[in-house]
Amino acid sequence: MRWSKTLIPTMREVPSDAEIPSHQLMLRAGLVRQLMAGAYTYLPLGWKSIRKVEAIVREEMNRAGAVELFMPALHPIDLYERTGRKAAFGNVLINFQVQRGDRKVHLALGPTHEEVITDLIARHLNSWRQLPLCLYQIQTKFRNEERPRFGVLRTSEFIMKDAYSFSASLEQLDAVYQQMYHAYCRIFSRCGLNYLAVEAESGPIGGDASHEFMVPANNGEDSVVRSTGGAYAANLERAETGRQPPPIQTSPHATALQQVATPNATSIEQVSRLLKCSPSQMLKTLIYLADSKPVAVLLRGDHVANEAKIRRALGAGTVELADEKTIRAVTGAPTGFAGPVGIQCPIIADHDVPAVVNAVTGANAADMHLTGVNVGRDYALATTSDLRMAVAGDPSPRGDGTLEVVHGIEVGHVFKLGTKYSVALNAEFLDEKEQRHPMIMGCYGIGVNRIVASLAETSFDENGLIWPLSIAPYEVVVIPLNVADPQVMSLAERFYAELQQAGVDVLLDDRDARPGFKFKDSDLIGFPLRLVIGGKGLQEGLAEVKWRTASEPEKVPIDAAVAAVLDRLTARRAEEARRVPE
RNA sequence: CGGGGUGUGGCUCAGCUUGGCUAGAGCGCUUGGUUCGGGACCAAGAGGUCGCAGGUUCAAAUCCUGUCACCCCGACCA
Repeated sequence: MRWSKTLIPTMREVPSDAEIPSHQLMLRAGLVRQLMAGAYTYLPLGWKSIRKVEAIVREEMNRAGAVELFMPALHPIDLYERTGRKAAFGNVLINFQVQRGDRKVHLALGPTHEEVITDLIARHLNSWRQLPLCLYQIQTKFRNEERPRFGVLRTSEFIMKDAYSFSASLEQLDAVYQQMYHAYCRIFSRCGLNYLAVEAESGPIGGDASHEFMVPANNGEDSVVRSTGGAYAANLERAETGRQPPPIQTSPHATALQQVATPNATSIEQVSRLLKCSPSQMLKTLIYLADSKPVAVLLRGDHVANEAKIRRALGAGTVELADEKTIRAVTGAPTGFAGPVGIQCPIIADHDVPAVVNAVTGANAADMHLTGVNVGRDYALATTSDLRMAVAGDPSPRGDGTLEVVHGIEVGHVFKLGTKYSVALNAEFLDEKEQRHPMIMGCYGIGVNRIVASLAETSFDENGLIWPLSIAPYEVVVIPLNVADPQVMSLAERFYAELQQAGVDVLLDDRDARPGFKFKDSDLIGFPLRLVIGGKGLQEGLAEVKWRTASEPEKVPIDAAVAAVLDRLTARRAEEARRVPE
């Protein structure tokens, strides 16, 4: 492509609407333009990158045995009513009615395609002999984001690769899941992303049933923990801590139990300020309803409850914070003054609770707290559990060092769905014994444009973007320093043609602009390799080859220039390929 | 949906508090010339109903009311 024949609107100044690096750089480099909040146009350069990512995704999905198809973005609303997801999605589901003759048709723009594909499979597949099957598509999804943000990272319309597997057994599901997991690792590696596969909430099937692929980035919306040894990574909701149950015994330093007045001080923060103690010296007492029965959950004052852990520890189906009435019934006080001493319901406690000596807690009386509260003497615990969100510094559950918390951008998610949709939409098969079963499903998503955005978010320097060869908008830019010089230009044209013939994705900067201007643009966009022709070099019979990240160009003889470029590309491609797991 | 902020040529912004004359600057764009290895210089130009609507006033970018859009923080995110 010739620069003069395409559209690459670069900007020197930073648009005032863009705050995070990927947004600023993608705008400045001419990759995207905003149409409205949450909807972006991919300009020719941005689209080229997207297409390259798509090609990698297709190769790897096909390699893993998935088959591509293409489903509509327009869905009939009743599919979502049948699975209960019209209500579950709520406002996120973009839906509307259109007039067709004398009737109205209620449609939705697909936020994902579980319903559509399950309905399809329900109609066309019914024998165990046809399973397992894994289908995928690359398609635009629509979700009405309450608050679109972070440029192209969180939009109401986005490109997603979504795959769905249908299996006759859990073993079959496990096998497909592993194949997809592995394909994802290859995809993200090939795209040059630094990523983390983290354990995520497992949902209906339980166990090791869900992983998110996260790109660590300061502006990532999700928090994930990872162990310093690298053996453990999980999202924050899921993350276990490697803490051991402490001994439960009254400290020899226990002081007298005292009741103190704390009028209107109901929060940890208010009480700690009033009594001049740190939150970690306090015990937080949360009253939950576990399957409708009240339970007091004790945490150290500075910790945050993890409801999934609480639910699991109690073996409960549902867990929710109790209402005011329940709280009065078990504590005898309004919300904000609950404590373990004398409370009228069962108590469970986090591992860190017994270690708080002379704790400050609610007194189970209005406007009153207790100080000098100690386990064993003032309240009893049989055991402790892991009930809170992990924090930095917790021991790794794998025993390899401690946990750290990092932000991440979710670029992929693999998930064992189970039979939720196959049951709701009658996707059943007949086994060898003529028994009818719902198919066991898995779903596997990749945010295609998030791959490009997270690369931009994490790979740049003060001059602009830095791409891997694999998904750079162009691999090579050829820059003639002076387009008015026939000798320079004819050489540039020759290189351009020869590189194209060699299969290189090359852009010829044929603009009549000053060299510095072209160099700045080239660095901003971040073409991996630059070939410069003209000036003093040309008089000496030399051209210049420079990697985007190199500080100085290499001079090569004119006649060897194309070969030099090809050699470097070959070497770099091999280097990138080496980072991809087999 | 709660809180905060911003809307002035394509981009970045000044002007608004304290109403007043023809609405400015830099960058970009057009034309001509000089230049030509890291976002050149000179000259001449084009381009703005100051987000929109209403109101106050002799007079509104500026004050008031409403409205729309965008950005940020939070809530939400199969």
